[in-house]
Amino acid sequence: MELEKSYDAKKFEDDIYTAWEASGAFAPEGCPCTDPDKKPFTISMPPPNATGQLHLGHATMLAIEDIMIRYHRMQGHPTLWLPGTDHAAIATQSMVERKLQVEGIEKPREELGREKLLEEIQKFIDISQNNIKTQTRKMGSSCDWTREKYTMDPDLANAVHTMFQNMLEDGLIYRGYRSINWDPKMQTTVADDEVDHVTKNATFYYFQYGPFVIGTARPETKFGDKIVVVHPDDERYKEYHGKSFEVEWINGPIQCTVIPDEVVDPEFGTGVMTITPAHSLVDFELAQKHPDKIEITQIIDFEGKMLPIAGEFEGMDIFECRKALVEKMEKKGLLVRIDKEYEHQLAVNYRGKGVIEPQVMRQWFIDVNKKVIDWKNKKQSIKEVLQDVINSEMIEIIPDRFNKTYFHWIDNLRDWCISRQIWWGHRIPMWYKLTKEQHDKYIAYPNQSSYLLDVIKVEDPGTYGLKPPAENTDTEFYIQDPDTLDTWFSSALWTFSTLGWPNHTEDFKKFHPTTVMETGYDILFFWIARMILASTYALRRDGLPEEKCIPFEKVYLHGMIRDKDGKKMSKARPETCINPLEVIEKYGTDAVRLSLIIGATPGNDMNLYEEKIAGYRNFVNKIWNSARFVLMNVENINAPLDPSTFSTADKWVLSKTNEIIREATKEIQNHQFSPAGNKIYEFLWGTCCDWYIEMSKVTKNEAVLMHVLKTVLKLLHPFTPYVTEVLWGQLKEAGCTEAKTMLITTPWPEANPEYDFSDEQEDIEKAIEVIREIRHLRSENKVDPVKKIKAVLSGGHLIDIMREKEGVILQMANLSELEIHDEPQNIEDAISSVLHGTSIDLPLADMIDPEKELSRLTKEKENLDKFIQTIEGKLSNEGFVNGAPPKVIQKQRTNLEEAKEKLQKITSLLEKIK
RNA sequence: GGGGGAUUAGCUCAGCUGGCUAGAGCGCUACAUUGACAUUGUAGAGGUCAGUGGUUCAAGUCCACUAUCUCCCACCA
Repeated sequence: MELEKSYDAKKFEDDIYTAWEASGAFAPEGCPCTDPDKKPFTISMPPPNATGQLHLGHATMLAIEDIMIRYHRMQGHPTLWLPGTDHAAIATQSMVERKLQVEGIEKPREELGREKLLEEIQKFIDISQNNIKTQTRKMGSSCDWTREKYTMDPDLANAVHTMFQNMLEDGLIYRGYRSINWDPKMQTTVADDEVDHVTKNATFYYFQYGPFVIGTARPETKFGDKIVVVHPDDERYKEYHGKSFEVEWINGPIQCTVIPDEVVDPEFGTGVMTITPAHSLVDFELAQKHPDKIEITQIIDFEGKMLPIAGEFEGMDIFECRKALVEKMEKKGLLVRIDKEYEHQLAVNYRGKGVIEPQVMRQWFIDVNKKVIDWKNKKQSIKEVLQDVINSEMIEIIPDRFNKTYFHWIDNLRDWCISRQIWWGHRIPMWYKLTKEQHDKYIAYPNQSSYLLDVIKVEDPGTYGLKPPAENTDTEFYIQDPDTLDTWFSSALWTFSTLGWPNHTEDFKKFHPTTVMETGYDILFFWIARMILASTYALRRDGLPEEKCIPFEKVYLHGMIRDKDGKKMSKARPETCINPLEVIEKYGTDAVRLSLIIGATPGNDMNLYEEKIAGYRNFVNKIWNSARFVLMNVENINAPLDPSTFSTADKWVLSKTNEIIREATKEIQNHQFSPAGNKIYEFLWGTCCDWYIEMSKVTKNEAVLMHVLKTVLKLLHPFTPYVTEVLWGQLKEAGCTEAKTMLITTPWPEANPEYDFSDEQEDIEKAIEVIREIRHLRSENKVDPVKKIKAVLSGGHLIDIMREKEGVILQMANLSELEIHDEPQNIEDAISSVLHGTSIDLPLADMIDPEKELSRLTKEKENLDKFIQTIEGKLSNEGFVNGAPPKVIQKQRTNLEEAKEKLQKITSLLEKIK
């Protein structure tokens, strides 16, 4: 039975995946090599968007997590990797709205209404959700699909409602005001990260305001400005602090008050500002700081029109109003000057480019400062608990520099606004009582959003419930809050809601806290911190001990994948954009996985380009062919390892195999996947293929070949699951008893100390150097590579091993004859070199170019002289001899000895030539 | 403005807690070809480890400053 000459990934991958899944190996209870007494290893898969396309970020996440999962599964831990998808509220709704717009429905919300739009979204999700799941499988992800979850599943919705109710009862959730980004054009709120800042030239106006001159780019918001703010240390205005007096303003005199605050930059403009908290985030925050002094008055309505406070300007849009107002101020003599060269950042909605009008609206919040969590014997706030879990090392972040970022974020953490003015998502389970009049007005608006509650002046604080608290009557109507919860609210519960919470199910008890949370560093704040928040609060409330309340023990953050030039891959430049599915098709999943793992450092970005993937495809093929060689050359596939048959080379490779098992295990354990992969790569390609297999062509030990092959397949399996599983199947077909069970559930290899042969290891390594040196001398002297020549080795302690490996040396250095002498020989007309005390002479009388030999040897002598000088310098340095560890000193001594010996021989060679 | 990260061979990057005549892959040069593999093999060229100073017996590795490039957060009435 013979394998194809090269590995064709496409032929095998889908079948292998199906076989894995069907075998039940993905589930913790379905894996035969599991040891139930070992600590479970759990990863909650960060749920991709249900409407998403697999991109390189997902691919990286899946590759890293699958390595950890497969490794621990093979280690015998009960292993659970729980997959799922996220409803991604804003992204999904806007995606569907855009799609509908393309289909001719210009204002989907207004034209379709809530119910119909949600239906459309659901239809879309139904079709697209399978997409991402199929693609996740393509990456070879060994996750437990029987436990798959979706953030909109009924049981997860139940978790969301339970959480909301608990927090409401504990007074953590409250309804309050907040300055949000409002797009009057699209009638929607815009999240901070969906706001684009466009640099624009604007006109900057200076007005006389009592004794001050104030500057503004937005005069139309200034009608209600009664508060003047100056910097507390600004000498120019110190006399006015706290004063209140009347000034002439746009529509007549108003009463103004001066308050000092550090937010004012004395260098900017005139160092004086008046504030408009209703239409500026900064001003709003200032108002929050001085709630007794500053009132919030809306000037512009939700459609961008002036409200009655503007007097004669009422009903104008902002640009009309600005023009008219400036004219009026000029007439009144209050316009001081105009600066047309003012450059500022204009906030626009990145969808639709509508200019953002900050508005103050009622929203639902989570209080992060209220001390309600019973944590480590005292009541602590969310903020304090978030700090404690990292400070007390209950959760470890890898790499740890992100601790700093995390703390910085918490220090500036404000109450979390959890309501969103969109329809797709978990609807806020609060009900308000409306009068008939209010209700009539409310239902007249097609685009239902919470701002309407303010428009129709609903004062009812709302009551919690999944159903209306009472039946509607002729005069009383109940409506549910039209908004939905922030997607991160449900995602925050992901690690425990997917395990059955609020019920403490068997799975929950067994697999929570999860072991590792692996994700990109870009969502550290959005998600990681919020999971910690939700988990610690909810589970502590359930009465679990603190250490059981964290969502995960470790956070592993990977970097972003960038293109060859280190730029973000963007759809704008498709040539740099790598679609994981396309490259999987082209190079195979294993190659793609390796290219995402090797060369990546935790938390650091990595550049990816197709040549790199092609390189790993070559490696995968090398794996294939090394196995092919073994299968073609082994007759008794189950031959047991028999120490009495071990040659020095066998001992060397067994020793090296132990070494790679130890190193790979250590690196994976330390989450160093790149070095782990690299070392196995080097072991397979270098040690196994370049040397041991080559040596096996002279004399072979079948049992050792099989041992090495099986071990390396196991070590590679977490990295390249497909090709290794295919080959394992070939071993099985060839009758290998160990390969009876699939590789995915085969125990991880362990180093066997009986096969540690450090002396032999060193000997063979030196023999390798000798072969290299002969090859080097040949090629330096332009000896025809095909020509077999004679070599003489003499002197030194390597002689015995040389004799043993004579056949190998003859073959690998392409020699016709090898003479080996215990004592140094005097060979005339030869190209010569010295290695570890052994002289290497190639008698090539007719081919020698004495001048070239001379310059080569002279150069080598110079190098040696310099080297010896450095070491002698070190060794004669008292500080070094006293301070350095003995091992280091010993190494220098040996180096010196060898170098001196070599120098001596080279010198005599040189003299001979002269 | 605040905080990260990066700066090592032509390119992409390793080099963990200081002990290195500084490594890998790709690319380049020369050579080899039906025997596991051209998705290959062999040999080679190529680096004052961004700069300056400091700590140390010893610095690519630690510290300080400088320069350039990047990312995140906060953004100015």
